[in-house]
Amino acid sequence: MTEQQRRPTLMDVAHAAGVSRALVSIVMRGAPGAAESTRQKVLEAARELGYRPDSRARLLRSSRTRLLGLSFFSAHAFHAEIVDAAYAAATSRGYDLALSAVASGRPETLAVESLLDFGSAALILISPTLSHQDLAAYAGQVPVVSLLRDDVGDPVDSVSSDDHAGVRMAVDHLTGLGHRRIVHVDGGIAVSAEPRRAAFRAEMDRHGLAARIIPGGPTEEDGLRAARTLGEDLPTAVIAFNDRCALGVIESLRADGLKVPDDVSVLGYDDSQFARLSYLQLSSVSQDAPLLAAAAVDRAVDRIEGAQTPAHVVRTPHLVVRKTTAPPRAG
Amino acid sequence: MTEQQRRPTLMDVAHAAGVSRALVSIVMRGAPGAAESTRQKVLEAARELGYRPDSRARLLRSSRTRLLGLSFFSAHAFHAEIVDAAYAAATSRGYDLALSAVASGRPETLAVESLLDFGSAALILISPTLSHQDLAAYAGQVPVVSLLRDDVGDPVDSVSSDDHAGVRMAVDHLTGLGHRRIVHVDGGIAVSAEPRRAAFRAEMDRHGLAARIIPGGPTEEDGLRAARTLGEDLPTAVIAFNDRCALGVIESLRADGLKVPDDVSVLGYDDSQFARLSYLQLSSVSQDAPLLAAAAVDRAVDRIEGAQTPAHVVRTPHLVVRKTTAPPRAG
DNA sequence: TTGGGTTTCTAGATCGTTCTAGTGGCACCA
DNA sequence: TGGTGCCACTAGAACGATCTAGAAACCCAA
Repeated sequence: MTEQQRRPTLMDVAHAAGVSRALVSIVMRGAPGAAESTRQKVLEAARELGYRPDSRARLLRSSRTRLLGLSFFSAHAFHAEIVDAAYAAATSRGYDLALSAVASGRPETLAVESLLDFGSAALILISPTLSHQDLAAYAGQVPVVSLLRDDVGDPVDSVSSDDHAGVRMAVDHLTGLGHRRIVHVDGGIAVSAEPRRAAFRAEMDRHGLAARIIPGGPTEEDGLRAARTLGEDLPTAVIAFNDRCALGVIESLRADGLKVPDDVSVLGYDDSQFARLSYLQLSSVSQDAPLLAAAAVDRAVDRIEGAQTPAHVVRTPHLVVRKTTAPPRAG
Repeated sequence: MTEQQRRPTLMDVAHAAGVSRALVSIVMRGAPGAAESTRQKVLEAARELGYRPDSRARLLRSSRTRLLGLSFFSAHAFHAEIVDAAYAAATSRGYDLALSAVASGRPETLAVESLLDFGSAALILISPTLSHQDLAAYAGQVPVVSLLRDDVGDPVDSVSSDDHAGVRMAVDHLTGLGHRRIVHVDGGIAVSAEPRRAAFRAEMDRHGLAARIIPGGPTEEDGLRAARTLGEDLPTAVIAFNDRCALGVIESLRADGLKVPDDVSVLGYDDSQFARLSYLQLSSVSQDAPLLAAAAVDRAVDRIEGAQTPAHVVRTPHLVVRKTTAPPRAG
């Protein structure tokens, strides 16, 4: 089969229905100005021919594109959850989503350029690693919304979660349970690792406790490696940079014959899908990624549709206590 | 800031460089037919104005789009690895990639339509769940390549892995170690669950062993639930539908105080990123997803550039033995 | 019947490119 | 001198839609 037939155009539909191109255009985009009877006739003809409007031509003419560009990291499973939520939010506001992944041989600039090439009316970047300068340059062309990173300079919007509040909740939760020797396995150079590190220091200080921080990273291996360096001086609780890192920590402890949470409590960050897995039941700070995604989409659409000044939305995270945190072993 | 300045066009560059639009076009796409001196002059002017070709207009005019549409499941972490590889393959053949995810409220048809709207010259669908009829309909419009599913009807290409061979390797590996009581936790209604189930039955038969199959699924929870039903009659080895399912099985066994691989060997499928995690070290059947992705891209490009008849590429998987399979406990 | 208002429909310009069919200039050679 | 071929360049028509301005059809009151 596979007849490489030329795909039908407005012209063809118009001809088949015996009306002008303009009228078909009116009908196809549901604009007012067509009699109900002809509207039906046109739709019928379109369906018959298998007509599908050419979005390139459509976009070219009417520069309002109703298209949001979203960049994400293919290696970051957590980002997939956000993509999911963003789709829902975008369609509910009548926009389509163009996706572009930051992958191994594909730097973020390339991903963003590609989104621009598709004619995105605005960009939503998840945890962007770009410089303020780069971000500003893009913001000069279209509205840019940074998701999960707030340190992005003036001209770009941001929708993020209050890292300090999140870490405070984590520390309060653990100290509330009676922990005093708490370690933070940090995120290394990952986005938002620095604010969480600082918040941990401040919060431990506030409680009059020593803030011990171990270099980590965003992956299981990072958590694993970090936990191995704990050595003799075992804490009673660990706050990991994120859930994957927490999992690495847990596995390392397990390998040493330690029980979580009996011997050591472990707290994650992100409340990602797998934190909820029944065998893990990881306590975690939830940033409510789906809500953040929706907020980012809203912000982007608002900017497209007129809002002038960039805004910086910060949401307060909340704690989800599951089975990996408990009071420290008595004694 | 955010000056919503009109973005410069060919016209502007032409005017600035004192040449015609057509010549600028020639220079911008690196076509022959421009003197080196003017070429430099034009490039200079373009750079100065911050000119960026409008891909919509460009695509509209030259219907060769150099764009591949790729659909994937946002919930399937494994698909992200394929996306990654597909990017590399696509760029190496000079094509760009349009991504579209199948997400919670977003059925596969919607994802595919959206790719078509972007003007994809061909579609690559990862583990498509569409009917033969739907697939054929799309294949009538553009070349369609199914990745990781081969039962897709005549008019669409497929690039997949030989499931029977994979399962044979798995069974041979385990029987070779001395296992005789082997269970398959299947994939339920997931794509390619059926062929693997059938292959397991056939291969166990060939070895003169009883093929015990337990209903499972593609997620950790499925594996967990399935493993719980093993009850008293414990096998010495389990072949899981995929790696995530295998992880669920392992965790369930662990929870019962059993050791992997000492008490029970567990084999995964996919050799996904996390199978390689140092604390897991999951033995797994590798489909070489990156290679498959590259093959799919190649196939799609070949079809776009002239190949007429659809092909069905089948690659042979290979076994990656790590630490979750071992000889059965003596006795 | 006329006239004004509304609704329905159409012709033609337009978006920013690429492509086709030239034009003009220069060098070479008979 | 003039023909031929080549190179650099250009004018203008596409591509397939939307948009603007205005024509045609219709309705109803005067």
